[in-house]
Amino acid sequence: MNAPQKSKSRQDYLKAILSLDLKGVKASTSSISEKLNTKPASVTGMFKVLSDLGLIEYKPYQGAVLTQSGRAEAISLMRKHRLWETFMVKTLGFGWDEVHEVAEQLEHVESKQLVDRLDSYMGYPSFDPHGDPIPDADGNIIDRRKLVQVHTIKEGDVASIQGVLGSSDTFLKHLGDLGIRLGLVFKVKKVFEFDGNLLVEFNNDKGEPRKHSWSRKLVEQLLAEIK
Amino acid sequence: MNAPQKSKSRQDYLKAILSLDLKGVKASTSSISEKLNTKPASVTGMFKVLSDLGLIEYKPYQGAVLTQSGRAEAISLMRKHRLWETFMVKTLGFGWDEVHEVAEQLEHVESKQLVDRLDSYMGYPSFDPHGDPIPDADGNIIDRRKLVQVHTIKEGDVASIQGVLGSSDTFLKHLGDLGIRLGLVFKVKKVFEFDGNLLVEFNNDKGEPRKHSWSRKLVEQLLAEIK
DNA sequence: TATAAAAATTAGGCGAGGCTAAATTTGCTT
DNA sequence: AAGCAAATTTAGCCTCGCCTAATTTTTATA
Repeated sequence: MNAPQKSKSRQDYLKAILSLDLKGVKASTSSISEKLNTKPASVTGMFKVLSDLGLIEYKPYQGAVLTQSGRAEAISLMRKHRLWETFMVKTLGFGWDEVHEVAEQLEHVESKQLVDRLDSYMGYPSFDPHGDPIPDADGNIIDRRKLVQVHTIKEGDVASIQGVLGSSDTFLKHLGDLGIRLGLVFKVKKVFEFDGNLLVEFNNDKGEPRKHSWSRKLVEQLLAEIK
Repeated sequence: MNAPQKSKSRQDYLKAILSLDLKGVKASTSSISEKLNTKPASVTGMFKVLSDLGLIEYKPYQGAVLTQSGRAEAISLMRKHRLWETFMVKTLGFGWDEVHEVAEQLEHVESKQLVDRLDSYMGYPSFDPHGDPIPDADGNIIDRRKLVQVHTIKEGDVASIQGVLGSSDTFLKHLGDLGIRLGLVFKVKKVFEFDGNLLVEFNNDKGEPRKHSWSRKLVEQLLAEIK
């Protein structure tokens, strides 16, 4: 029938293109090759295939842009990825630094029914364990939050952690070590001009207020909503 | 690293070999090719690969037998398959005729942790929705039931359905239509010599006893435990 | 605006895992 | 025991996605 369709490889390309697209960037051969750990020549080859399948617009030397159907498929993959991550963390008790790789595999399982039921079983969560919005079954991404990178927050402001930009295990593990988790409410006590570090205050597990220093490099990767 | 290892294809072969092995049959080229919808020539090729990887014993014209490590991997796949099926039916509410294909995909997800947690989340079920035993995390298959095919049951005996031999969707759907499900307790009222049909009695959903006729073809595929 | 550097594409191959057709081995039947 | 049919293997080819090397196009800089 319509056999020559989804393949793990093709799907990985679509996802990579979407992730740039969401940043408003057109996907270049090299940027995709970097994301997927392949060589640029391979990307050119796959761009042609995806273009022939009507999943992307591609003109040589011009990068790739998702078509309607390419975008729909990529969003469906993103939905599956985020739902599986949520399932592993919320239902099965994994840490948020342990789930990315496995979700990467699970998202390739073909069964709309399965993810839809998983979604329903978990009560239709809006955000995944990293604070990223979960597209609904129709592919709509709803996110009314106004998030800012934490290094842009002014002294005296109170905010809550709502997401992270990095997704490496080491980064996530580091956050765990510092007691930083989704929803954490904190106050910026001082911004140091010298190195961009932030002095922040938040309650520890026992509810006692404690001061901490967050590095510039760290806060650039943290997203928060100002109260 | 240990790169040239698991691949969906190789795993499918191991599983197919195990399923014959469990019936005490040595896997022949043609029997495997039939199970996997490939050609015998392809099976010969893969047998060589699996043999080189130490997953099977293979001598030309002699069929394949799993080695220790091949068997361990196949059992791990079977465990994953059955746990995922159980999860879909018990936790997500799918019908037992809807889960095979998807489990076929899920079983290839590499994460021992994931299936072990799933197992624990469901309370370590012993049998899957088709009545097949679920291997434990160490690969032990424990099944103390003494199951018989229903057509061997004598008139007057009471038994309970504990498993099915077929796994096609149409077969399972048919069982659903007849009100046959795992655990169903029934009594054999009469065995007709002429065509091998069975007249059986069991309670319907309202607890009222009802008589039904089961065809020979049907009861050959049903496994039960005599009370 | 000429030119060098960077980015992308083309050309030619490779390995995995299929397939077909032809050759070989096994095993049944007489 | 011979011979034939069925099963299996071998040989050679194909597609998918990847790779390297060589070439072409774009871009940035002098």
